[in-house]
Amino acid sequence: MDFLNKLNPAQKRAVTAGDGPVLVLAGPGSGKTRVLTQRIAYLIGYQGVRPYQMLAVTFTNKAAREMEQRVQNLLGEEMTRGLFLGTFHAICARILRREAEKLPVSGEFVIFDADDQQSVVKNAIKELNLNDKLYRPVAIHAAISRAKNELILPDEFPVVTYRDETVKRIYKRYQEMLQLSNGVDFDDLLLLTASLLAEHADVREKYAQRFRHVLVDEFQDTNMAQYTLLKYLASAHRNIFCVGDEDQSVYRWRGADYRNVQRFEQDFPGAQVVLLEQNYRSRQTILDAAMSVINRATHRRKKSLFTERGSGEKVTFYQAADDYGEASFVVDTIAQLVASKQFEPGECAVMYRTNSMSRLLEEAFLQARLPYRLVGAQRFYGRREIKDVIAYLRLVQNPEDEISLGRVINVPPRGLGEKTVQTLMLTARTAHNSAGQVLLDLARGSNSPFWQQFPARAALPLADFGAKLAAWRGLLETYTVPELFDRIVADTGYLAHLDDGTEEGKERLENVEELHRLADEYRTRTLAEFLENVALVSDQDTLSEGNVPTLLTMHAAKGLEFGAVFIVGLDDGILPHSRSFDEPEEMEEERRLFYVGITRAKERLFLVRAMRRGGRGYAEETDESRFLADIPAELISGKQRGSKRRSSSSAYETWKLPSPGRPAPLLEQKFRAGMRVRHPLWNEGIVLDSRIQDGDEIVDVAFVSVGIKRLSASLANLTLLG
DNA sequence: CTTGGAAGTATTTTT
DNA sequence: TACTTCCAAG
Repeated sequence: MDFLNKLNPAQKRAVTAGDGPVLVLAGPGSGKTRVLTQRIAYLIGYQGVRPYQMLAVTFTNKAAREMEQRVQNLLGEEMTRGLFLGTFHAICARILRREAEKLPVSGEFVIFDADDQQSVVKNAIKELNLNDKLYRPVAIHAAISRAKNELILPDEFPVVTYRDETVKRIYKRYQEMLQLSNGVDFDDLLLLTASLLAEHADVREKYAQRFRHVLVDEFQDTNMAQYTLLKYLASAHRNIFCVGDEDQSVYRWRGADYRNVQRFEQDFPGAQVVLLEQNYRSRQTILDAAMSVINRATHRRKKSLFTERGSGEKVTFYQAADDYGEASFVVDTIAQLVASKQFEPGECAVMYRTNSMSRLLEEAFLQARLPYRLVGAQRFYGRREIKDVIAYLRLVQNPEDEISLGRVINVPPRGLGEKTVQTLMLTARTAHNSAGQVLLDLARGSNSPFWQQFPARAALPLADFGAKLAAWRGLLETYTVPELFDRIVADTGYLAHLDDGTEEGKERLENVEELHRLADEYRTRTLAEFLENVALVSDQDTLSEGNVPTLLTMHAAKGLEFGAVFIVGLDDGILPHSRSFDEPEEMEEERRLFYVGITRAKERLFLVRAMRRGGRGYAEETDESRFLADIPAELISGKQRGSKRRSSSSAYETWKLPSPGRPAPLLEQKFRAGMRVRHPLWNEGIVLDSRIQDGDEIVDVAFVSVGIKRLSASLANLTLLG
């Protein structure tokens, strides 16, 4: 175990810190994961701490997996068995299932994701006879979620206006409905665990005693609930080791509060603070650009990042005529970087502010016939067909789940419309029972006391569906997850329902197949385990490897690094997003997000924007992101900056030239077919074709050394021969 | 009850 | 533009 030798002094101080609270402020690329994993290894290997006496929390499953892997690499699987390592949500779910008898729900509770939460809010609004135009489900959900993250229960919901009063009522009803469905939402996982530890001294003591060491990753992203939780868990031993970076706090909208970093030193007096400032990732130029952006932020402890990796190349700024040009610039440049062997495809990443921006990029990649990997976006688990099948499985596991019931009761259509569902719910309420139980009882046909409540036309399919559900539940003990999966799909004719002959239908079928493969992995485990995994694992985590460029949001990019990074959409209103304009705190967060994006780059950074961008149907003129002005000109190369093409394009022209048509040439063509040229890397070649495209000249050249290449004149540095 | 088309509306980031 | 919701006809 000689791993300690490879650390720099600051890292070593953090890893080998004695007992007591420790706060590690880790700049980007400073080896934060390394410190965290080696700390675990150090405690086990040198301090004799048992793995099961340690709790390590992360925010994403990916981070958790990576950490687990790296600890195992250091110590071997044997030595790490029993380590409590996972995301906040997963760990809370584990604790809650174990302590279920102290909760308002049973140990079989299902976990409601954001979509489910939305449905519950909708139903609650409907049940309370409120106008959903006035009380938008999204907004109400956000308010409830915010309250929960701040540990505010319905009864304590602060009321100032009449609207607050109504939101409070919805929140209350929402919570009742969750309980009725034996469900727990994402926020409840944290909230319920925190209140469990607050209210039951014995439980708190049990866990606080058990975890002699608590380690936290991405500490700046904790919200009130998570922070409180940590305080409870560390209350006995006070051995809490937090790693974070205020400058990379980008989850404010989810309740994260970077001020927890500052609070930590107050709440844990005498905490050791270690600053990690040496960067092992980026070239100095990139770091300088990053610092010029982040140094404008207020409320932060100033750090000076440095690297020993040399200055590297300047940052490239490119201003495309429109968003199509932006996308093709990215694709062309990546093709060139790869062709010139500067980077592997997999070392390149394209980052954007919003998922919707991936579309044009995808099209450009597709058109160029280049493979790519898209992270996030249309979430696998968010797809209709996936949610349907999972709803069936959830219903089998927990018939009380009214959200899932409502989802699949008429999918595929079996003649059970809105009216029938209403009656079913009402019948259930009057009988002080859940809709699921009523449905199961209806399987007895006319023997059921509920039978007369429904007209024959509805009662029959209800009884049929109830019988099916009862049958599936009967199989729960003997069938494996994939077997049950098959049975449900067969009994409902779900596949035939999806297969409508269209391309889309085929895709949906494939998705169901994919889900089946996942279910297959749970052959030896329970349905409950499968469902929990499905609820808590997002597809941000499903990494399909392959040496291809990655497309992802800057949020999703946090914690990752790439040789060459393209940040697109550097327009005002997109990178600071227009929704943040009037909130200084949110503007700061936009700035931090940009900082996160920049600091992902190891070697090359490309900042890209479009002067016109397709808004609603027609293109709109854009302004340069205000953050760009913060980067000193001497760090930037490529295009002239700040020169917005004010003149020409009148509204009329913009209208006449919808984006797909290539924009008018801005420069003169320098190369023609037949010319002989020299390239710094590939030497001599002959121009085959050249054209102006998106404010640059695109040249196809046949080189003696490497064959035909497509180049952009502004980047390739071609010289004319003869 | 279902289906299809029209009209209206909303656009961040995710465990 | 893309998605949802509303409405009328089958």
